[in-house]
Amino acid sequence: MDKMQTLSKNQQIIFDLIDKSPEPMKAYSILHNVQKKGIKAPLQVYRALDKLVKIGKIHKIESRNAFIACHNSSCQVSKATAFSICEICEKVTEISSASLSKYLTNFKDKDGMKYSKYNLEFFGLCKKCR
Amino acid sequence: MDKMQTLSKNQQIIFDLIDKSPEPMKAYSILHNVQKKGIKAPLQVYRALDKLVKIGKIHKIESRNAFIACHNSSCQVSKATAFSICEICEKVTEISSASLSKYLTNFKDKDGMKYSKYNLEFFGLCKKCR
DNA sequence: TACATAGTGTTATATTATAACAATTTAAAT
DNA sequence: ATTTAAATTGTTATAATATAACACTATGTA
Repeated sequence: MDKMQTLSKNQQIIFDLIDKSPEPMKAYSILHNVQKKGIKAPLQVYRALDKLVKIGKIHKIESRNAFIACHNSSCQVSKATAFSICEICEKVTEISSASLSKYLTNFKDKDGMKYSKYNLEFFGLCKKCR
Repeated sequence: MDKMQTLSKNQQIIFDLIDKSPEPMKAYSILHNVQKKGIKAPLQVYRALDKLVKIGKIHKIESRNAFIACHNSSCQVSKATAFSICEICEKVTEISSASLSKYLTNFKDKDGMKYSKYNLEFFGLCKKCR
């Protein structure tokens, strides 16, 4: 069930970069960092990002247009994500709370609509910035 | 406490447009629609949008780069927002669930961090599209 | 009145993201 | 092994989203 996904060359280069980064990376910053490895065009970056997001290896922080590696072994696929974002230093942390994900996965709105995916972004001040 | 905010001319024009729209509006679509009213430049739109978001009259749907009017009388300020988004027709609805907002407002992560704001986007299929 | 704050108008530019096309690689199925 | 489909790549051009910088005007309030 833990179907290991083999990454293509560009995907691997870009994943490695994001994975090593202590903070979310933006697409054009990624581009600058991989130009020495032969990835020259924005589209090459965006295509790899799309795929990596699709298979859950990275997540997009929508409010920041930036990408971080998934460190939550339980999300093979990126369908239930939660992050905390510090409004001063911009540090982003993926939240893995079983109770939170359970609550949101089971959430039904008043029409009884259930959702297949969600993305939650919390904002506040991190320990260091408080 | 319900301090009525007076909108400036541009803010009012742009709010009225978004408020009448049945769907979230994008910045440049707003721009096209208000050019006849004398708003000619993107920056004029973005400045009004920023302010309207800040005072909670509209919300930004981050995953769509689009804006909708707030129809939730309890959010004077845009600090706790939740939306459902149909992945087919792109219909967006603001969720106002007391239990959801209570749960999220009180949520503490494992470091005990509390958050001052959050934004939640649910994805799925709406009634019509199912 | 004077002062600070918020808003406006404008030009230019930065940032983020996709379209369209041709070629190549990979995986799988015969 | 050969064919075929799907995924990936490389490339140029361009679309879509958003902000910087500057000068000026309106508004609220002390």
